[in-house]
Amino acid sequence: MYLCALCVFVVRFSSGSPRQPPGKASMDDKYSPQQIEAKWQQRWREQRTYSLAATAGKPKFFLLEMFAYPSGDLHMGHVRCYTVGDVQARYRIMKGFHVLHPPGFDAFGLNAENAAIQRQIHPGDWTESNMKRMREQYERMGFSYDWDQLVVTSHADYYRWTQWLFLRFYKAGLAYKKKAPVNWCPSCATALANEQVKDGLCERCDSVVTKKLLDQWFFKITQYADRLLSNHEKLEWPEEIKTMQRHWIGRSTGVEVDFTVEGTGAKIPVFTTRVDTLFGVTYLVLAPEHPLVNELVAGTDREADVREFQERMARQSEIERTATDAPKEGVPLGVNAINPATGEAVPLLIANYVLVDYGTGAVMGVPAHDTRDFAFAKEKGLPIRVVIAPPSDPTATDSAALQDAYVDPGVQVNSAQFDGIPSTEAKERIADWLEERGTGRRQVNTRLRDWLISRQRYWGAPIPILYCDKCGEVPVPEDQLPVVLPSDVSFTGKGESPLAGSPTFVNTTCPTCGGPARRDVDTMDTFVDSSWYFLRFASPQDETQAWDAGLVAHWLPVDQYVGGREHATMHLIYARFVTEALHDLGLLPFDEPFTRLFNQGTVYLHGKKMSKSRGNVVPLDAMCDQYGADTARCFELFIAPPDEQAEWNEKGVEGVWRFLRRAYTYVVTHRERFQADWRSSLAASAPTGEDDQAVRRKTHQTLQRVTEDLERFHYNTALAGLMELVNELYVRPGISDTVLSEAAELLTLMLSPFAPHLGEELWEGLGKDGMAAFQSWPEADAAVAREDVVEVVVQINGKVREKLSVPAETTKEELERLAMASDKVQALLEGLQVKKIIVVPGKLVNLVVGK
RNA sequence: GGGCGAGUGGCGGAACGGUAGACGCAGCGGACUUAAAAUCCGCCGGGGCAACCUGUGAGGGUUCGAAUCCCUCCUCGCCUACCA
Repeated sequence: MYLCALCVFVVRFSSGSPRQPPGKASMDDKYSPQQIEAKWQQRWREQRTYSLAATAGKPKFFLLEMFAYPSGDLHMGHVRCYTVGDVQARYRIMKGFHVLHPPGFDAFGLNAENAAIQRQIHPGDWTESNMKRMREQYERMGFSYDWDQLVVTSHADYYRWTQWLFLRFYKAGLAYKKKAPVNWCPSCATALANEQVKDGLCERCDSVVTKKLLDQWFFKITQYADRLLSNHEKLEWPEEIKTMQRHWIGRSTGVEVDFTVEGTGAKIPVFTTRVDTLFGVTYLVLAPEHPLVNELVAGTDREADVREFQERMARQSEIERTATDAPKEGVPLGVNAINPATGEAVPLLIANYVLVDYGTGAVMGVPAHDTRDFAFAKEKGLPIRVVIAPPSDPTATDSAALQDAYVDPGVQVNSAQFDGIPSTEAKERIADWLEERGTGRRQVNTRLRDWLISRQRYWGAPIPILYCDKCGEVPVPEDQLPVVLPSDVSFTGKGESPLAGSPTFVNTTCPTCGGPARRDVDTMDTFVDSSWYFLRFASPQDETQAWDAGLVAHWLPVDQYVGGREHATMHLIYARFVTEALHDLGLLPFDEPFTRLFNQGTVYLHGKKMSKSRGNVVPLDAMCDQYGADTARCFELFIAPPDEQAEWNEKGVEGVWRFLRRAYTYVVTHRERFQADWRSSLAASAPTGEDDQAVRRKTHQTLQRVTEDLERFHYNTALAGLMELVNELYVRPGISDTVLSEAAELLTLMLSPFAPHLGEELWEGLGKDGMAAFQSWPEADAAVAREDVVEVVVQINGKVREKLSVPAETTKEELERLAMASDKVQALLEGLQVKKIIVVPGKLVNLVVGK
């Protein structure tokens, strides 16, 4: 399908006879983007046009797009983010800012390692060649990057500072180690990332993936939960993203209640947000991995059953076990727990639905007032006790009558001294009572867990920790960084962490005692690399420090960040946490990295997300070959608002292509009429001809509209406006040279951020000096843009019945008079009474009528 | 199961509570051409000869006025997974 369009176009393109107008060898009347774009790209490269220094001496503007994973060949779905960002960067330059718009690569990660395993090449080589390829493609698209500002996370001069950051967190107590389960493929004998587990099976060998407990490093992000929430206030971000983060952090307030084990008196703290239901607890459930479980069943006749259940759970993947539709399973421990409120003994069980790492890993079972507990109790034949009656029947206590759990607020029943109290109030009273007696305390819990950063992989930043028999866990001294990735590693996809197979890496000396030591063989999650890369752009080549404090203070925070919504709860939370923590460590003067955020939408083709693995892509090179980068850029921006998903329709490309060609042809064929001094001519005498006035009005209206649209990222309507202006120029052949000159110059400047090659070509064609890209963004003349005659509609009860053509400044009173004076209106009002008249000057008159 | 978005002509979309369908694609008509392509100009939601009627996923509501705001439901997309 796509290839057909290609063939048609190639045929069409080559069939035209290339003609050169005599004496004008520098500029062809025929729009040939390939030629124009190659010319300007070469010039930009040679002259280092977009170097950071080019706009120095002006107020700063840091525009950053979420950096790319170096996957190789790009398609149009990849570059939407960069196109959106580039237009904004170019607009900001023209608005008079010193713009930092740097390229970067998030170059560590699993794909490189997989490629290494499949093709037996080094992940670094694979990554480097992809980055080279992508740089060529970014240049082909005409992106205004300063490549001297490039940051690559896999280079030792970058990851050295990732390791430094780890050490700072370690020393501050923000990095700690504990045992945690990883996905483990017993056949490959390797740890797997969640995305390598498909339906509970290893994606490579289809073995059943199990859990294995390993020593892992964590960052204490939970310590920043409240800050992550409260700082939202100062971020100019889409509310949608803030909301998603709020839910992800999942702050909930409740009470931790101390249950005890019958007989031994051992404490089992239980977190609940519904302490008002405490009197209705009929059983208690622990996570299968709860530390108390083994102890409780050791030597009892329940031990075998419980062990069997635990092992079965361990074999299940997290997805499987926590799928909502998975059957609720559980086994009794044969031990009771004492409810501190009632003194009553209730059975203890373990069940699949209780998570060891949320709350306390123990949940009280209140079947009468929790849907999930209700289902579980029915299934297991556990008792149900009503403790909250609906307000409509405040003494109802019959549990047999319950069809389902009653989860709404109501009135306490069966709750001793709290009977008769509204449940919302009882929540507080019971919490107070527990706190007084020392058997419970108010508590805040978050859904957010600490960030597990250890990865059992090769292609990442090694964790700068070593283990000495004498000194134990020792951080690598900062002056010994980087801990460099070894090259003597084979990529088999089997065995523990790949680094463990490199003796030269593993074996080292302890910096404290000089004795033998072993390095940590894990690398850091790539999200650590991307949680501080924006800071590196302030001083990307600094070899002495992670960043230059003065330059970071100057450039950051990022003024405008551009990227996809899919990062709402991962990257955008991690980067905020790291920035907040660095601020608290005294290393940054600000505590939020991204002041403004814009989320571009995903590109779809044939109803599916454009992606290489699905095979539905429009390759960037093919687009540039056929239509040129300017058409590719403009079409990508024209098909939909940039923040919404966009369906790529190959036919529509033609329309954008025609528009750019019409703009080119118009300016080029009229360039002899161009007057460089049109401004003074206009100042001397304002044109009076109808075409002149119409074109001037349209030009300034377009400028107003395009400016506004650029400010709010409405690029699709900005381009529609430019199309209208070009259309207007074609149907107004009678304009004067002065008006034509103004229109041609302003059109060229307005086109420039969207179609930068065309912009420069026309700018040069008009005989102007310098680059279009560095001209000041023009100011619209509101007086010229104003319409002097407007159409005002007359509505009767909201229905349009008449249209009036009136001067724009016509007053309310006059509009009302004109509306009533219309014969048509009068006829329609026959026998009716006007009860109310609403007048919106310049827009409408609405007559509210009745009998 | 939860969260976040989105539903407008044949299609992509436009419309910061005020003439629904800008702009573009496709389609139709015309000019140019021996002819076709390209180009340029015009028409283009549905019904009706017309006046007019009707129309923004469905149903209610608020308002002088709703695609837009509120409630209920349906469909699709993305993110997430039993959070006590």
